[in-house]
Amino acid sequence: MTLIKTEELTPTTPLSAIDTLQTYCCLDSLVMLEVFEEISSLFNQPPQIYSFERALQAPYLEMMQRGFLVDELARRQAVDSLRARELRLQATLNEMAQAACGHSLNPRSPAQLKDFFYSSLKLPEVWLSQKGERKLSTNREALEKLDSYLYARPFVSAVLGLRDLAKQREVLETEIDRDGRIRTSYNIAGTETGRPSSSSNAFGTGGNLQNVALGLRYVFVADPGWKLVVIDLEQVEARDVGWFCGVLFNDWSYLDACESGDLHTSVCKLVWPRELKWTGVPDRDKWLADSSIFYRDFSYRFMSKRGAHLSNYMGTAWTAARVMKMPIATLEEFQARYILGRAQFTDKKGTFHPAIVPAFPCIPRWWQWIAQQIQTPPHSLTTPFGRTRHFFGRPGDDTTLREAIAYMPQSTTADRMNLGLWRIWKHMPQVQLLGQGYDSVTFQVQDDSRFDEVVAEALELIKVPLEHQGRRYICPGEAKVGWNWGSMHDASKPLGQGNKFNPDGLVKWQPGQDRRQRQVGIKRIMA
DNA sequence: GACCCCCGCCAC
DNA sequence: AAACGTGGCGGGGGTC
Repeated sequence: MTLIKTEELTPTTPLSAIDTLQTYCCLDSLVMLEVFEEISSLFNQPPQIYSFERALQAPYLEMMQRGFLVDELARRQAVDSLRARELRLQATLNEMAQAACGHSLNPRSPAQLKDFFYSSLKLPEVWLSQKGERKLSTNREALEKLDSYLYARPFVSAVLGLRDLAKQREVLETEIDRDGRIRTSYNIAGTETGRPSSSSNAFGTGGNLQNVALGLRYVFVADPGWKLVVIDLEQVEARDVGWFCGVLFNDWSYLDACESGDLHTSVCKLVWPRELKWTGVPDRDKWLADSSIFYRDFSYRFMSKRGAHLSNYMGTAWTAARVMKMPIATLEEFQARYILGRAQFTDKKGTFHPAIVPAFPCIPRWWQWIAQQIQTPPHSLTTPFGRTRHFFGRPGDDTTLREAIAYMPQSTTADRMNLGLWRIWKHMPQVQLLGQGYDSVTFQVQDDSRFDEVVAEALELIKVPLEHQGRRYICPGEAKVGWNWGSMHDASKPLGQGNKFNPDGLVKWQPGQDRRQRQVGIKRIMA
């Protein structure tokens, strides 16, 4: 963002490369200084949120410098296995494609795929609307539609499989530094909401550590003598929505539901008070919600979990139905019971449908409040942490409203987690921070007799109490511990054989309960 | 060959 | 009519 071009300043002799870079650096810095001084003059002191972001530079720089140790052998084995599977599957696909259209097929080229499926195989085109535009697509959703044509099925399955394998391999092939550590670059002030973002670093190594697939995380490990801790905030965005409804309308029903044991079971009870035989025994009711079928093989609890999240953010029944692969009518029924309600009516067949009273009408009411905020000056929202965002989109547009609705809980979560992260950095020098995952933080602690004590202290530090008219709200954290970053039990997509169980992986922390020893020798990791 | 956009896909 | 938000990355395929 230089206002003056270097050429204009160039003296009679041209600048050397390094001088050019330094000149650019100076100019850019000075422009920023000018902007800073201008903005500073508007305030007596900088907004608190600005000072907070500056304070975050220390812990984030520390994480960026430290890096996260990678189990090089595990990584290479996974890459080799993936590559071998890719080669075999690609050979099969090529053979089939040769027979069908006379040439091989690149599963990562949408152009080739369109030509293949819609011209060579002459299948009906699948148009999907994405971001307001209808597009001829070859993404997973489109290919799954083509899967109903028998002769397309082997191609669909090979293409999806190859894309999946390639994606996993790419992540594992991300360049790490010579000391065997991956260093991501965090951008503290890079997003609209206050979330940090992560990307490859200034030296071109590392990558986004915040979107590593769960099944690949086991390659990231604790240093020798250390053990990993991941603390995440339990259902934080749902709780925040409940908090907003309480503060704005004195309606605490949703926060109460979040705080009364298992959120999704509580929601089930309120949405279907009579349909299931509730016992009042928490474990029994959770089991009931989980094992009773609402639609096909989807339980009532699953509906509460997936459907509720989408619905909270003003997702339509249409979208929820598409994502969850269910009929629209099923989601309409859910949303009516959950938040929207419905007047009585008689359908075409003459069947009478009684009125539905929604369980949480405060949520659409909260949307209304948001709409009003962004439609009237100053067209902004401010979170409980004092982060203000102006909405420059057309105030009446649904997209603007949806951004605004998502902003409140997302931003609140970001600041809550960052405050916890900062406190851990400030007050616990015995902790080494390794990563931030929006609603979670990962760090390592010496693997000795004081381990549990340290975890307990960190769990306390991430608690940020909010208060309103006598109501106190804290989002609790949950800790998982282990020596590698994968999950111990659910390694989900196992990479070939031998990875179905991950003994060094993360398990729920219970003080004094984890009697495991580290299985993978650290010599192997460092080799 | 550098650059850019599109596409598909991973996370929360 | 359009249809939940916030991000980053790599490959394909085009342009300059």
